[in-house]
Amino acid sequence: MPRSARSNPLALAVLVSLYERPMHPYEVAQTLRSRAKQESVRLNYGSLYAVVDSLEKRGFIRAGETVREGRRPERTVYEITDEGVRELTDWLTELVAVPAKEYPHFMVALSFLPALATDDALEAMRSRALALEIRLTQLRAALRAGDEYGLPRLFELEGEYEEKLLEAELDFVRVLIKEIDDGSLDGIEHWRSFYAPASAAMPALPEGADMVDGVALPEEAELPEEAAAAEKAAAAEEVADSDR
Amino acid sequence: MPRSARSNPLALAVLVSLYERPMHPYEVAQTLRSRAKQESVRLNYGSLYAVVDSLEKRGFIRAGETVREGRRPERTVYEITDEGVRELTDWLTELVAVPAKEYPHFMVALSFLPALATDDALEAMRSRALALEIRLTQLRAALRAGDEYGLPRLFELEGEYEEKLLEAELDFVRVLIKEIDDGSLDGIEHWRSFYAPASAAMPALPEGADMVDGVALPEEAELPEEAAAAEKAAAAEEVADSDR
DNA sequence: GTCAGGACACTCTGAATAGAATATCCTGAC
DNA sequence: GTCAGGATATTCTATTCAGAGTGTCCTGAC
Repeated sequence: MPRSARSNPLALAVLVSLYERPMHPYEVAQTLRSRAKQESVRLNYGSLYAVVDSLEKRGFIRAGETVREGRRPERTVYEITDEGVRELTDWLTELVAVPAKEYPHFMVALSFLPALATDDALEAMRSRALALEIRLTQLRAALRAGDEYGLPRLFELEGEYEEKLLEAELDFVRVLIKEIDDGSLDGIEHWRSFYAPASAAMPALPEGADMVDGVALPEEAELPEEAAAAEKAAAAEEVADSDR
Repeated sequence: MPRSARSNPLALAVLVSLYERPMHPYEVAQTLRSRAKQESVRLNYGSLYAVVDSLEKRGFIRAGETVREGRRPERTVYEITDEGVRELTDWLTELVAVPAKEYPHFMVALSFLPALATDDALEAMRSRALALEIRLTQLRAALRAGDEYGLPRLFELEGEYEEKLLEAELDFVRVLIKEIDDGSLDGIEHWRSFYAPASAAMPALPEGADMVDGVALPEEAELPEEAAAAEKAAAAEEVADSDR
């Protein structure tokens, strides 16, 4: 089987749509849009047709009649096969049961935050907090609107999940802002000393610092400690991590 | 400028590394690994060299000497340029300030959850809860290990952020499990009636149901309501969404 | 009557991966 | 002494995918 299996969630969306009834690809897109699924699945036509082809090649869907109305481009109607139904069930079950490793953009940002000047970081964090508040307000409005029109919560689970994630992130950002602002963040003196003046070149690490190897460093060592400790932490993680 | 600008976070990681000191690509990878950055940035060699080439083409980094040691493959050492430093700062600031739209896998799963039989969904959710607990335990152990080796919290922000997200998700999943289990989830009768027997074909929507257009539906309408209400919710969202 | 603009239904293209493959060197086991 | 296996450092290749492009039809404005 091609390594591509189960990479693009759009393929799952297609399977679910065709599970409901046969459709042509463009119609699948319409349906997904009408149910606001483009909020949870990246949807664009370039990928849609590629994904449909791949599903067909793998035998999960089958092309039925191709209809031509007037002289518009032909529409090929697809239907799901029995293997397709099985794939759908398996994939969805796996998606629910097994948390996947993800790489949120903000995690990357946090991970390199000390490369920014403290003040710039603080300002950017404040922008983020504001943006998150706005997004939360919009999302809650949308959820309330859904309720009022009688949409059962069962069909708004994605939205509620996003709400919880946003709330958690907003809390985190607010605490972080406060800790940077009042200087209570552990390690901040470190940060200030390196980046306070301007964003001049960063001082190079002492030669060989990242090769430290179990050697106890003097207390209050400058930077090398970062590398060493991170190494240990990574090692500790690896031990616990052997399953996933 | 190529559309590729700022797509792959690995490029940011490379910039930050070279901001510290000039290195050859493989060394960048080592450094990132030694600091456990592969937890927050997807790192693999195929992408690394592509990203380095692209950064060079765009003038953000410059190839220095190429050293050959023994008869091992040549190593090309790169250094960051002034524009590179600017790009690094801008990109990182944007990453912090502007929350990006993301598509977590679990959100996809939730969004198609009703396509699974209720019992299967419940079982899968329980697996997930367990996996999340394990992951949380590991993560907390790693964070504690970092602390004990003297790594300031400033350098563990990614980890703390992940912890908060995991906690939020676990809460959400636990509540959901309970609500499915005791039948208190709004809309669950709906779900049961469609998928309870087996995973037979889903009944087709009444013809034209997804074209309803402002027409008030009879109270307690069967399925059409889903489509209609979702449409409204989507519309409401769009109004509020006009900026992003 | 025609013309603009949007919906319809795809198709094309080039950049961007991810995973595997390559080739050398080093280390320790037997 | 040699041979397996891991580290070093990079290149290759088949997909995948996002964005933009294409051509047709329909509707309403003037």
